[in-house]
Amino acid sequence: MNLFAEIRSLVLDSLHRMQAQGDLSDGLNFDAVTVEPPRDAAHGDMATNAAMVLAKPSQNEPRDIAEKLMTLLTADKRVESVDVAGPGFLNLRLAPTVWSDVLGAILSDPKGYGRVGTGAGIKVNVEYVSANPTGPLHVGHTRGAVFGDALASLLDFAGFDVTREYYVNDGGTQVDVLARSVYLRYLEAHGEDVSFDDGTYPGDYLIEVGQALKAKVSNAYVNQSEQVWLAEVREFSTQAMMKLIRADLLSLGVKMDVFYSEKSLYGTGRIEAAIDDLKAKNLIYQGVLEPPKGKKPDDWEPRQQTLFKSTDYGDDVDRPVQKSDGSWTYFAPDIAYHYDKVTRGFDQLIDVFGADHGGYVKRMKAAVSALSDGKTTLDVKLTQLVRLYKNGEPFKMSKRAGTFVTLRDLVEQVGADATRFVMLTRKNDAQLDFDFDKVMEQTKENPVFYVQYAHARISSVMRKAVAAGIPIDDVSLTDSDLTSLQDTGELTLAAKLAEFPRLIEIAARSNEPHRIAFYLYELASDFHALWNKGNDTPSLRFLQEGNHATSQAKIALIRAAAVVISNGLGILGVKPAQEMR
RNA sequence: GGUCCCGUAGCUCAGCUGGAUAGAGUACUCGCCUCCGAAGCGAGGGGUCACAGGUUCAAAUCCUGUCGGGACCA
Repeated sequence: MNLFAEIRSLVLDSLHRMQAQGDLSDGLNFDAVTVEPPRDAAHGDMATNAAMVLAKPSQNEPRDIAEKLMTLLTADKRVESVDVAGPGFLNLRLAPTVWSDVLGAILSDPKGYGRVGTGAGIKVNVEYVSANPTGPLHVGHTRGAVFGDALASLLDFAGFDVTREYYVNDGGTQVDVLARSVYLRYLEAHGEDVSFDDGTYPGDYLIEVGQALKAKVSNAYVNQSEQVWLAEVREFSTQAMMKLIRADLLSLGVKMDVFYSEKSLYGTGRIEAAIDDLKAKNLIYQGVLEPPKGKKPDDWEPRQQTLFKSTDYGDDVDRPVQKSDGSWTYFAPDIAYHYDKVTRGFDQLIDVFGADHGGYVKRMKAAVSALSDGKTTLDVKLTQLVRLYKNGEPFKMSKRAGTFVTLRDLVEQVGADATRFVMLTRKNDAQLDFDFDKVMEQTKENPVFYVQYAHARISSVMRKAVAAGIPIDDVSLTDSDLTSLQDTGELTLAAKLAEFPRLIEIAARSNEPHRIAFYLYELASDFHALWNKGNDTPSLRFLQEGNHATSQAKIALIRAAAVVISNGLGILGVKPAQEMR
């Protein structure tokens, strides 16, 4: 049940009836008509702007439309009263039975409440993390992982057919560096002294990989040239790194559907096929780029290259796909990879990148647009930096000093749930302060705790209800007299629960899972307020001694709140708490 | 030089495909435990929504420009 969608339908039906009666001109576009919660609860339960947005196109006065629309809306049994306010808003107050219906809908299908159909039949691919397979995931990757995963869950919840995908950059020079680094550890395992001064990776995590290599091939690669071992060691090392990365992701609760190998694009004709597609569209040509203005690199020289005419699709300059020596640029496999996604039949692509990749957005969008003839959309979500703090002091990271904070460090120190929730308390494109101590703090300043605490309190009441012999299964609760819930605190909470499906629509439309986190905080706040109201007003406590019927109605309300918290947390990948310790 | 993101209360940030008197946390002042978990709740003060134009019945929100911060630029 999506209350806002239902009331909007009611408004639209009423407008159509006005047209049928000749009270409103035909051929109007109702897309701009909204039904939303009013800013001030004193204005009622819902507000619509219908009269205002239709005044001009129908050449009527807003108040005239409002008066007629009001009459029709008032006739519906769900509407208790309507009044015209301000410049032409219609404020609706809903009948008490509406709130009972909302609670009934939640309890009759707890897992399904909030699922909406906006994504029905739409295939979407969410690509995220896609870190180079050269080491463990660090803090920046963690944010991308959490954001991408929550976004994928959100879209799934909104009815999309979602594929979670990781692009493995196993084809570039960085995996050669990895292989050489592992080779050094391999020599070390054979007792040789080694140094990593030549730009190879010094991290300890490669020690065991070198030992494993020794265990596998014994001394076969010792004193051998790269030609002998490079390809094999590269393969061995990237597999070891991907195993490590998968384990890191799993510790955060992230499971990919597809790991797509960059290497699989080389020597298989796939890059050529993608470039040929662009060629067939006359978007590939030989040319020489102008030097970048204002920042001329010292070693710049005019070069003949193979270019993609991305400026036809909104990019600033055309981009090289093949160098003068015939080798592909890094952009070419990216094109081929996205071409593959397009041909796999996705309607929408989403790439989650770190903010330092902002410069690639236009060219990738241009490529997808060209390859799909504009049929597939690409939305690129950039995640901004994470700044680490400890006790309010900036926590400096340095690879050299070995104070390099990994995803694993975060999960081990503060837990997957807290890590995930906090990472979602900022918009993806805003910088995020992550304080190790605040994340663990058990006060309302910490949103993770605050939301969990609300759920734990509800669980506590439910346990006490069971002890008191009150039936609290969902069927019994649904059958209780829900119209006995009349206090403003109770109705405020119910109204907040009714907003959940609408919130899912909005969050999914804008690809912004952080909205869920903020909503849950507000919901928890409404719940805590009601709880405390019971301290002053005993009749508002959830457990009414000797009165099972009233208790059940109140428990139905908070059980419904627990359901929504649980569903919301589920999208964020966080487990609700039954109790706090 | 160019592109993208950001600029909202002292501080950290929300703000709905444009909507009514711009919100929350924090900090400060005051109040609330005989009572379902006070790890909480309530009340109060605090704003030129960076600035200037424009579009609109209506702009923090959309458009243009300026200033300031960040990221990126074969």
